[in-house]
Amino acid sequence: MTETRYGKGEYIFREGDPTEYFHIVKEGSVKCVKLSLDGKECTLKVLMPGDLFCCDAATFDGAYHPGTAQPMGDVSVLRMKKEAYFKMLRANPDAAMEVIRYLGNRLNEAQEKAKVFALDRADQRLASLLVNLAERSGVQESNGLRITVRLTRQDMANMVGITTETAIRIMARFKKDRLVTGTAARLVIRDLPKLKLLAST
Amino acid sequence: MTETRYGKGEYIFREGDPTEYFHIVKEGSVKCVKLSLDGKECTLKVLMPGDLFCCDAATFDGAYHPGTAQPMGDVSVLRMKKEAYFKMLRANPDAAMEVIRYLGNRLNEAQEKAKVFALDRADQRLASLLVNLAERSGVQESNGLRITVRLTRQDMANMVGITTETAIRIMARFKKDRLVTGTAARLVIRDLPKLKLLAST
DNA sequence: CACAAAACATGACTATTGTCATGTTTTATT
DNA sequence: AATAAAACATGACAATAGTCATGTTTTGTG
Repeated sequence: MTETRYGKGEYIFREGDPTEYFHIVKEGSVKCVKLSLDGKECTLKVLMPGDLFCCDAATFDGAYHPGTAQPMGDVSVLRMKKEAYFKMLRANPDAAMEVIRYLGNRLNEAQEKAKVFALDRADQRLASLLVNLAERSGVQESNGLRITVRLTRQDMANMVGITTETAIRIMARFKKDRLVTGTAARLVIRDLPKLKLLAST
Repeated sequence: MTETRYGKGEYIFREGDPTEYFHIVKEGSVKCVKLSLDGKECTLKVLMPGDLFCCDAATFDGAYHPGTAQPMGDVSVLRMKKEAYFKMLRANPDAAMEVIRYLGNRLNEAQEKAKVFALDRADQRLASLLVNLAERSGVQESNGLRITVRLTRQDMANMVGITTETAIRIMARFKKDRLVTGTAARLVIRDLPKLKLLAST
């Protein structure tokens, strides 16, 4: 298990690269993205410390990465040769069962997301995203939950399949309604219950 | 491993049921659906013989089913108590690795679908669906590939997150353009290459 | 600090898809 | 074969989100 550091603008791996290593996030956040033919970006998931890179599940089944893993700021990643990792899993039923549980969980998550994409409006999708982020990476502050991951309106748009402009407009409305404050560097959720309500209406 | 048969109108399990069993499809097709609060349906996946029910991955991680499993026509399903299955996986590294591979594959599939939902128009999503179905369940016939699963326009709509009316309109256009023919009981893909092109444009 | 680049913002207009209403055709069941 | 139910179809209109253009503010960097 070796540790590698990556900075802004670098890639951990890119769509189409062979799946040589198994990865785990140690520090920082990593985003998994796919690109469409005309260059539009779709962010599948933001990985945080402890997450396996199975958002890019190709490591488990597939010779090539189906998406790109991109650091968000400075990150530190642990990695291990795929073969060694598989050998370890074979020898260690507890670890294998843990991976099965983890993958099951991630699959459920992906399908819940598919449901949101299929049925919800742009504002609801954005609200769902904010709720998720708040629960995964929010720290309590005087005026609400601050999101520790730096996310621009553009990033949010890519995560829920809308355009940057709509993300901006909806965030402006959320701000007016006192549900959130701030922008990328300092985004604060002020009314989590109302956002939850909106997400599930 | 016991075999159970289900017919139209029955449920194999429903959203919220405890996850007692691990399931595999033996014969027929099963659809995994989630419902929104206002009753709209979202079909996550159509399972075919050999598929594990990990579209409903709760069996692997979670005490309750996050979706409903519904037979499409007559089906036969194999099942095993969850505990026994987990015990078997622990004792059998090959089986465990196989499940890991399968889950990884399904996760990739789910994320590819998320990308399609995020970036593509209704007609492209429908085209993607038809391509997938053709490749998974199509049988060659004189005039094209026949889809062996019975799918109404409504079913298709639920699978790609559009309304029944738009599904009907788009299918009418596809028919006019000689990409497909027929309806639910006898749906034939006449021009797979063109559908593929449309799906990825 | 100055300056460039990125992020945020807003308006006008368009495209896409949903909604609702109504009617026809197909399929299944007695 | 008759009949009910489901599926398919279509029009008119509304709502939602995308596109493009342009301008302001914030952030990062030499």
